Amino acid sequence: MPRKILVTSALPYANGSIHLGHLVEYIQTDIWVRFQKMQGHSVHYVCADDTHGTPIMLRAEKEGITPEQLIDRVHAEHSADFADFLVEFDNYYSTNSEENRVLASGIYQALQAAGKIASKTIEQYFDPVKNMFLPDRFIKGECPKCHAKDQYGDSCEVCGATYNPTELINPFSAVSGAVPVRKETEHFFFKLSECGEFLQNWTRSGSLQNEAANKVGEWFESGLSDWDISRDAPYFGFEIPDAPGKYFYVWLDAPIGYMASFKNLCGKAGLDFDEYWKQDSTTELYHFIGKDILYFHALFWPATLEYSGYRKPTQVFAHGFLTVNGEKMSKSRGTFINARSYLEHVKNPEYLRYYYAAKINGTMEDIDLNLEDFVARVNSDLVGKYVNIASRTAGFISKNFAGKLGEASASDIEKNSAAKAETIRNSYEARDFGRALREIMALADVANQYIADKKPWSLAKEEGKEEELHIVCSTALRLFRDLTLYLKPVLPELAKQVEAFLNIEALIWDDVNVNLASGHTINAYQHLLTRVEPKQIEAMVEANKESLQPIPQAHSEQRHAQHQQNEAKAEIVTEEPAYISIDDFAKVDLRIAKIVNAEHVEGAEKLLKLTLDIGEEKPRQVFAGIKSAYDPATLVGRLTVMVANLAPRKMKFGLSEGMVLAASDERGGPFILAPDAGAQPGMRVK
RNA sequence: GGUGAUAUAGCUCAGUUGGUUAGAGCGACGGAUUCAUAAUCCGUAGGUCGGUGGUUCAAGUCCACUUAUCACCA
Repeated sequence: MPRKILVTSALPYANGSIHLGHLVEYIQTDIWVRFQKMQGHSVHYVCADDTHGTPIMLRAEKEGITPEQLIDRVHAEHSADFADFLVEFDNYYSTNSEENRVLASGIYQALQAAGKIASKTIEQYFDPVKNMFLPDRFIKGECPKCHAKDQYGDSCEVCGATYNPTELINPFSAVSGAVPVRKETEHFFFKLSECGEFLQNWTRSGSLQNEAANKVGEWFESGLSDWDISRDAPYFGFEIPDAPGKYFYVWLDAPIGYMASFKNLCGKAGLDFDEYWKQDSTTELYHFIGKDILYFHALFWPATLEYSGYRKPTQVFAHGFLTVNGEKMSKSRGTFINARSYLEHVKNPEYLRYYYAAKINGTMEDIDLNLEDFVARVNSDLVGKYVNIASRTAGFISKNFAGKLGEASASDIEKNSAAKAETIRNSYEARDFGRALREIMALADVANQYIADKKPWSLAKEEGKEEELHIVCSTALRLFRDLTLYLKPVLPELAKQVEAFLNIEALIWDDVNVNLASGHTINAYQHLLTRVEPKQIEAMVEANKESLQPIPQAHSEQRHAQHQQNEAKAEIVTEEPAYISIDDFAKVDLRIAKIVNAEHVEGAEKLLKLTLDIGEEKPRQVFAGIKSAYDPATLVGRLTVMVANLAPRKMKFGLSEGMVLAASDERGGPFILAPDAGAQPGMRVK
């Protein structure tokens, strides 16, 4: 029975061009969707531009156009890029749509009715010149740690420190340059903290890859806080119902954009929206995402759906990042390559699709685009092995047999090829495209070996060998047909050309069971693929090199997400003077502690669990990162110094009720402190 | 600082629950072949499976420590 499947890729932000990193996801999803369609399932693949938020608003302003004009232009660019990479959406829509506004408002109201919306007054930096609240990324200043100038409000690009915007020295607005002021404002929160039980169950129900579930587990450990879902005007987005001047935070309506895009498709294609989104839907829903936005899709999104009365995703598939030549994409090295630039230089999108597919394995591991390997692999696999099979045998069929195929081979070679269909199918289904392609290329090797073994060029010269020649070449082409079928999700355009060459209907998966008939007429072979020249790659890299001052990269969505999530509980940090007073020091309660027990912590790489006696009724449990320097057995019985009034901290392995002091720097360490003889457990250090 | 991921031949990667001399493709080298836009076939070389220690009759595979890279958190 055909499955009913709805698939999404993450929505690209309408603020920039599609680059090779983005394409990993769209190509991965597209391959999977095409594969499922070839199986005969009913599959809908939807996506949209993510169009809201402060960056879009400001960018449009800078360009002197309206946000609507900006997102229209970007929508056209994105659509063209995807189409040219053969990413075939059933609908590519926009989050700035009426469907999305209605759905987002409805979901918000449902959450409100379910008691999941709270309002709190928070304090944020405010630009008094622009009259707007400033997201972290739009506040700049001096890094509190290394004092680098001109750093963003959430982290320092020079020393890597992360902090709150309130910690910046001499902060200024990146929008107007004005000194921001603190200002109170009311925000709405989605009470994620109340969704823990539901989410724990959901994330463990097989909806996530194991590694993703582990990651999410870490987030549970640190506790879920409520999610700030509102922003103040001016903001490009949807105004919240019954809350003038308050807008939905872009990440609230972005995933709802999946629904909106599908709703829009339903209108065009006569599909039943509710069948796919109602609470007890039996259809399948899959989201392909990058690991950077796992937080949204594994926590916020299912919770939002659950408490607003919709179905949850069947599975969320997270993939890793793209590196180029083993490193992060870099504008100065020319490896930050736009989709359009690739098309201009390399031209054929299927090379990239093939190379990505060869690397994609269904896990969250990063994948590397090694440009030299790219050239070698594409040329040898696709041109040298696969296409060559047709190229070296089709001529005989045309010349000697008027394009008509002969009888099937008496050997098992065709059967063996078809027998691999199930293995390959399973690999595709599991998104382990690399495995699928290894299997397929092994079959291409078999075909080439077969041809070398039968030597059709010799048969062609011998009297009375016509029939054998006919069988050999026909067999090779039947194998070629199978390979084309197996490769079709990855190479749809090439497959189309092959279908024309072989004079057959569009291939579907079940065709593996039906061989090309004896007597079937094929068309004359025309060259299908040219080799990639290393020069093309060099030119592309050269064209993408940016000698200008590198534009600071937007911080990862992950950090952004985490950070905004923390905003609600961010305490106001007071200015810290260079010296502390004796009173400040007195706040630290240092005590002589006797290590009564020390042991390894299962699962911890650097921690030891210490039991410390400081003269209290119950000894303290403290986790210390000193495993690398100390064997627990040698610690037991020793005296050391601990901070006794450090706020207890819940760690993955249990509660840590203080900390032991230890010295270290690049010369070595850690070295724990030890008092002179005579000190007793519990003595105060001052 | 914490957590996690990764580390296997020059390159890109497989190695299922620990089990015989560690595999593939590409590249290199040597042959063969000439149907194929120099593609193909056969063969050879190349690895202390990041390092150290341990468990085991047996470890790339399990454990501890350690190094490097990346990510997330603090």
